[in-house]
Amino acid sequence: MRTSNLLLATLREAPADAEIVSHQLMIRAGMIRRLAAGIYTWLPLGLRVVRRIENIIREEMDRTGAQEVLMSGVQPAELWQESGRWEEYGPELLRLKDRHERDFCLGPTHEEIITDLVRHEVRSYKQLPASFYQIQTKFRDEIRPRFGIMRAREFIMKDAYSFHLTEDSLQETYERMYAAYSRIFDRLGLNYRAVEADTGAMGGQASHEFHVLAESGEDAIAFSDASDYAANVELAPAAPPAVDRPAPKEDMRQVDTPGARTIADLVNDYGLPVEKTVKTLIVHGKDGGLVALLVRGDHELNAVKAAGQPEVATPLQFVGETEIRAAVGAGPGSLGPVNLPIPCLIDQAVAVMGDFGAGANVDDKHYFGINWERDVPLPRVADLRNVLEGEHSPDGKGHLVIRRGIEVGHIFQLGTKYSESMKATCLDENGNAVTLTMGCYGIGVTRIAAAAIEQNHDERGITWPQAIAPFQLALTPINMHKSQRLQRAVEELYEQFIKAGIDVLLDDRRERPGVMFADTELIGIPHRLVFSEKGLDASTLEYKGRSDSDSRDIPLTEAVVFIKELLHDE
RNA sequence: CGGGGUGUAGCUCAGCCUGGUAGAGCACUGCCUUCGGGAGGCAGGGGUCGUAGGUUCAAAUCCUGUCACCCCGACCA
Repeated sequence: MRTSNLLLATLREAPADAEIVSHQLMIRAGMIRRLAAGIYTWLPLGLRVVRRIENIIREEMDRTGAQEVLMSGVQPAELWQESGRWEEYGPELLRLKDRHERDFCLGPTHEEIITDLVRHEVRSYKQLPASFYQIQTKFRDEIRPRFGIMRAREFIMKDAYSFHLTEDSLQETYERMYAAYSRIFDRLGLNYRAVEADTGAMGGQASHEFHVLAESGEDAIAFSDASDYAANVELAPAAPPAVDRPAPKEDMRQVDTPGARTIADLVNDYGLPVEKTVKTLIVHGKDGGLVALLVRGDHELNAVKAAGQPEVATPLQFVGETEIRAAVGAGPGSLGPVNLPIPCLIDQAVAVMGDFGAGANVDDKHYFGINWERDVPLPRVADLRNVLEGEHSPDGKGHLVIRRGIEVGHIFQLGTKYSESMKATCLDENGNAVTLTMGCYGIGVTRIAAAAIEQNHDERGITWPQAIAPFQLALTPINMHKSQRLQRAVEELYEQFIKAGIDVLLDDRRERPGVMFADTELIGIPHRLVFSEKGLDASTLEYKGRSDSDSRDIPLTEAVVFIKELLHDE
């Protein structure tokens, strides 16, 4: 490819609305342009990266024995009504009508469609197990699209589905997919972790997420420093407290705390140690009433764990101030377990607290020196909080480390959630109809491009891993328009690289060297060769890797072999 | 959806408070010079100031509505 024939839409400045580095660099490098909120056009350079990612995924999926299909982005409502998700899925499902007023949706995922296909086409246990995958555009009407392509409304996903007669068979395929995912992310050159995950709205039993580690990640993941335990913080159980509840030392007393509305106020203005404070959060209950959830002042409520409690409505919904006042008689800054007129659940760590402070359920008043049982009956105890760095790992081995991650893959053992509602059965060896067991396996293709940049960039731009760079090699001739000798040498070598199967970008613009260097570095081409008159005199080229600090001269005649070896090593 | 903010040239922004001929840098076009790290000069093209209404002799500027976008919270690849 020549730059004269490439829409090289690089920008010196990033648009003001691009918040994270991958979004800024994808815009600046001319990979994507925004069309509407969460909807993007892929320019030639960006699409090259997407295609490389897709090809690696395709190769590894094919190796698992999965068969590639292509399902429609537009899906009929009937199938979603059959699975029950037409009602369940909520506003994230973009619904539309055709000219006959028939209901359709833009597919956010394809369980219904693949299950419909399999129930019609797969009749015998002899055809099982079977896996199908596609690489295709999904649409999810996200409440808040964010970070460019990272959380877009329309995005490219690889989704795979497996069908089985038995749990054992599902388990086997699940493990094969797990291994394939690991190979994919290895080949992509990403620093990632597989973690145990919440099954969320998908339903089903086991589930793992694959996270690219990056500070900008929207998820927190916890892993042990001494074992292979790793889980999304949403899921990681907090180890039960190692200590028993201490005997009361203080009397309970009511204290005037005008203006104290936060834990920080109590600590700063009233000298209470933060681990002797309690946060009281009010959420909607399953029975339509309200429920109070108590966690220690320095702890954070875990929404997934909270929503998993039998008393609590799913999804977790916080209650507004007016409703709290109506039920409790005090505002959110003055709530606590003493004289609380609504049901209450407390975290394990709160259950072992003594002489603690909490709101008095009267505005601007708190109780200090509260002790369970003596002053308030002990409510039901549950694990309600997020684990913290340095705590004991739930598997008892080592301590937890917490990192941020970008979720790029998620695999589920679905079980019979869809096959049952959609009556996907198949005859076993004895001629009995058996409901199929399913697994599903997703990878966010376009999100990987953004995640890779989060992990691979410097002050000059993107530093792509070799496997997904839009080009492998940049040829940068200096003042080519001035020298026919230089032109001939450049053209000759360009042809040789193409013959050698190397993906090369020749910068044939009549630009100054600084401009060409800046562009090839911004778009992140891993290797660069500079041609100059001076070099030709010495029969050398100047080589520099994208992350090298210095360049070095290599003999002109060995250039192709030199680059081939470099690419081979990686 | 709730809370906060912003809409002026392709991009980054100034001008708005205190109403009076729409600006800068980058990008783009032409010519000249320059030519190993985002060059310089000259000349140019490009904006119904998001949009609708109101106040006023006069509105980018003040007022009201509306739309879009961004940021913070509950979801997900």
